[in-house]
Amino acid sequence: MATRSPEDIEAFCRRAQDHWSKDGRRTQVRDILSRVVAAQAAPFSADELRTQARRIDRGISYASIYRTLGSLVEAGLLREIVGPNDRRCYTLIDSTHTGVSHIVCTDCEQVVPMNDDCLPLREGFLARQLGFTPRKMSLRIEASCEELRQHGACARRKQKEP
Amino acid sequence: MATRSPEDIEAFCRRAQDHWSKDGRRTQVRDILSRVVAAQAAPFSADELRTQARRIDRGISYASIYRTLGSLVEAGLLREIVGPNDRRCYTLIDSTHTGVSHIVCTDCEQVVPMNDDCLPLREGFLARQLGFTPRKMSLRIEASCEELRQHGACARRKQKEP
DNA sequence: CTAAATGCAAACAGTTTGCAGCTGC
DNA sequence: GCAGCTGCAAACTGTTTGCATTTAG
Repeated sequence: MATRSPEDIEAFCRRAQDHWSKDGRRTQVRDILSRVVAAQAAPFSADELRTQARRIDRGISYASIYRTLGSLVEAGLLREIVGPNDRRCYTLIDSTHTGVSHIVCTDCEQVVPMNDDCLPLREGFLARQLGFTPRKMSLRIEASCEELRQHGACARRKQKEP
Repeated sequence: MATRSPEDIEAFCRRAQDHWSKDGRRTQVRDILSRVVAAQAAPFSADELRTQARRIDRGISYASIYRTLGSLVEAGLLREIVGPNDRRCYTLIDSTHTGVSHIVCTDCEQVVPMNDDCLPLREGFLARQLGFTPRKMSLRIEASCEELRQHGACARRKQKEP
């Protein structure tokens, strides 16, 4: 699985910490969550974040997970999307990924972000013509895996963490 | 509020009944639900459907609502979308409306379908390039209402049913 | 010192399900 | 008659909340 570069992780972490320094407080829990979130190479669920964060601090609760995720979404650092089985997932909003589109594979339960920079422009324009000011945008493509269909297996299938 | 033409309602009803004649059974409950669904001028929630259906038959249950909605979605007669406050809504798939995009207004809690026929083509093509076969597609634009901002009121605000 | 953040457990909302009885064919 | 549908109530899942306690600044 692809990993994020140390620089990207570092940069994202700092953005999150900045956000909290301004708007609230920098705490241990938030620092841990920043680090874990910043390192995610793929879209992740609240549950996955909790599991990974608990490897660092066993006591981190769902309450903090959800409150933190909400805060990062509001701050524009994360995008909330609808993943496999209609479960919520989160993707980083980053220099390396700004797209609003993603593919949800029903075969391998994987979420694959897409880049399509002109989509928001085009659709945003249409929305404005209808008298709206667009705030968030998200294109979800539910799809099946061609690789799986042809070869009976798919390299993208997400592994369960040990 | 706009209403659907009797012909459109009739046509949609028949499609639903056809579906059930082939794949299952035509029942009283399903006929009522077909009629109510077919008449919806705007995207609707499971709850709204239930309320309206209960005006015809007081006994209709959530179980039937959800099972019926699921069946209609699977049959390609309805599209499931994420509406205001992340609640699920349903829109008809019809000769009068085939688009995959919709605006969710955070001010008036209204869902406005958009037509953008080339979006599925364009994005479907991109998805295929990545090795996926697209099955469903849905663009959600969360937006605020310009009319409300400027005039302090919005004609689109959904009225509570009596 | 004080306001903000946390963990816990309980509450919550929307949806799904198991089962006994009813209904269409 | 019998498979398939229905309503009911209970179960379920992911998320939110109230509150007593801890912690950052």
